[in-house]
Amino acid sequence: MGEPNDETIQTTKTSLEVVHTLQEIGPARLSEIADRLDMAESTTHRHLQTLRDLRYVSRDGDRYQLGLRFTRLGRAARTRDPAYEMTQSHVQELAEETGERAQFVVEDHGLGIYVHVETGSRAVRAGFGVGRQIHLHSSSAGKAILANYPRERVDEIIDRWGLPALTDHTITDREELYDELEAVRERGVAFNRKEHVDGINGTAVPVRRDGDVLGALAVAGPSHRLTGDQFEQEVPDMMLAAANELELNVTYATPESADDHIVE
Amino acid sequence: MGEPNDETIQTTKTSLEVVHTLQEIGPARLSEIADRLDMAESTTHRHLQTLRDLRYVSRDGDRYQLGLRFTRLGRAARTRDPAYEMTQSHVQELAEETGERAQFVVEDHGLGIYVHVETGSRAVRAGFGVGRQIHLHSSSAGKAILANYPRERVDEIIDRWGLPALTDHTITDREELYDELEAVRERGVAFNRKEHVDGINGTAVPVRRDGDVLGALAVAGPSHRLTGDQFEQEVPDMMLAAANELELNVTYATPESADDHIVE
DNA sequence: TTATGGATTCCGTTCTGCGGAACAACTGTT
DNA sequence: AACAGTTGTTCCGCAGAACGGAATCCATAA
Repeated sequence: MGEPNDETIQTTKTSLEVVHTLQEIGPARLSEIADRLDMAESTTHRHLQTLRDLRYVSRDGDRYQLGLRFTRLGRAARTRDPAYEMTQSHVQELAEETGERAQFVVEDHGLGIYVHVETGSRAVRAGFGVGRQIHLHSSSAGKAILANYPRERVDEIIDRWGLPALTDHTITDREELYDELEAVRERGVAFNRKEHVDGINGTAVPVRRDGDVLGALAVAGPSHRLTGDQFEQEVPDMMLAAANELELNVTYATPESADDHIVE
Repeated sequence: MGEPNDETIQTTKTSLEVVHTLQEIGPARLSEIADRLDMAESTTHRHLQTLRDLRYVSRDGDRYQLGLRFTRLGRAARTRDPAYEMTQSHVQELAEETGERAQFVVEDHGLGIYVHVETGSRAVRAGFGVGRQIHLHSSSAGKAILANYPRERVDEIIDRWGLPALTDHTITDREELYDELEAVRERGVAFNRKEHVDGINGTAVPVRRDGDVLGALAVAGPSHRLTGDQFEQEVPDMMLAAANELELNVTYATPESADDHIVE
């Protein structure tokens, strides 16, 4: 199945399709999964057995569900770079200082992923938790990151993910985005004015290590609170200070890896 | 490869072997991974391409590493049951009240997995983070869970994972463990006296929903602090109160699932 | 009991994932 | 500059493995 030169394994993809199905619909029965993926039940069964054998799927009565082993892998991914962990305290501080939601976002495969999320006292509870994947063009963090990438890489990402309009304010034009990124580069700070979610503004600054961008610190909150001078000066200043300190930590860090391998 | 009636898929296992390798040794080059798994480079390459295509692996220069997409799956697993999320605040409270490390542990495939971990003010920093997998026989949480399982299930778990001695105090005898579990059942509280890690004690209580065990709340700390009456009365009482409240929440919960599906 | 819906096992065929070898892209060396 | 040397990528023929369909098993219900 597939083009002549498909250097990729179908079976693995299928297995992960099964995992994705479980992720999307939660605990499900075999036939439900088979239906959804349009696969023979015998095949689905085999995939589920395999995943179960590996502890990536478990059963709850007659339902299959995600295995908790993924938690371990998720943490491993989130700590794959020791620098990520150093950002946590800064995110926490930003959340406290601003009272809003603060995040640390990293780019992977052209998407932004929330590696740390902390909510300040006034922050709205929302489902934007750790692991969430977002488009880069519509978020402050994403723009802070893209602004530090060479044009060609930005193009690759746009080609892959497009510029979908998430709200009426989302930038959907390539040229317009280039201009915006240019502005971010000059300012050193990226803004998001209801471009990602209606009624939510955001500010972000890049975090650099050696030459290149490690990720971005971001603060987000209701547009009626994050506005005016506070939005354009005070919060950005806090964030620049945080990013600065962070960059020092990260660049001259003692990479003391406190790994733990017990039962795998 | 494999027994005559092996109802499981080799290719998928191999792909996940690659993932595990990355998890263990961090960013690595192709040849390193191929060597370690004793696979042809072409094969390894194909697996890595596939995983990369799925965003479960990414490259950092000439190294391969875990993709951040696992973070999302990890979170999905950790929140697969809405009840897990309700435990978080209780874990937090226990950590604050006791000053020690508090956890919520769930059994999956015969192992205990830390679903929530919070550290109190006095708690020792250690690498026992979320996602950590532990043997059930040597931890307070594990014993609290096993005590509520039928004998045959306990046997299955022992058969699969054995009773390895993690310290000099670990229970390694099957009969002795049965007795201990009996005591836990009567008391309603499980103790761990340096059985898992030298110098660390723990207390745990089961959390039930309807008939069966959802998981266990546990508190752990240095054995010189967690001792005497405080260890055997005060902390257990706090935990029983917490578990009780929790069980009410969990049993009569409003399962308002605030899921988010954006870019997958 | 039979019927029904689902999960599991069996089996023959096909196709796909496999390793080896050839090729390409770098790096540093003489 | 030509060169080994090293690592990553692509090609290719074949063995073996994953596939779907059918048969079987296992509940629960009628």
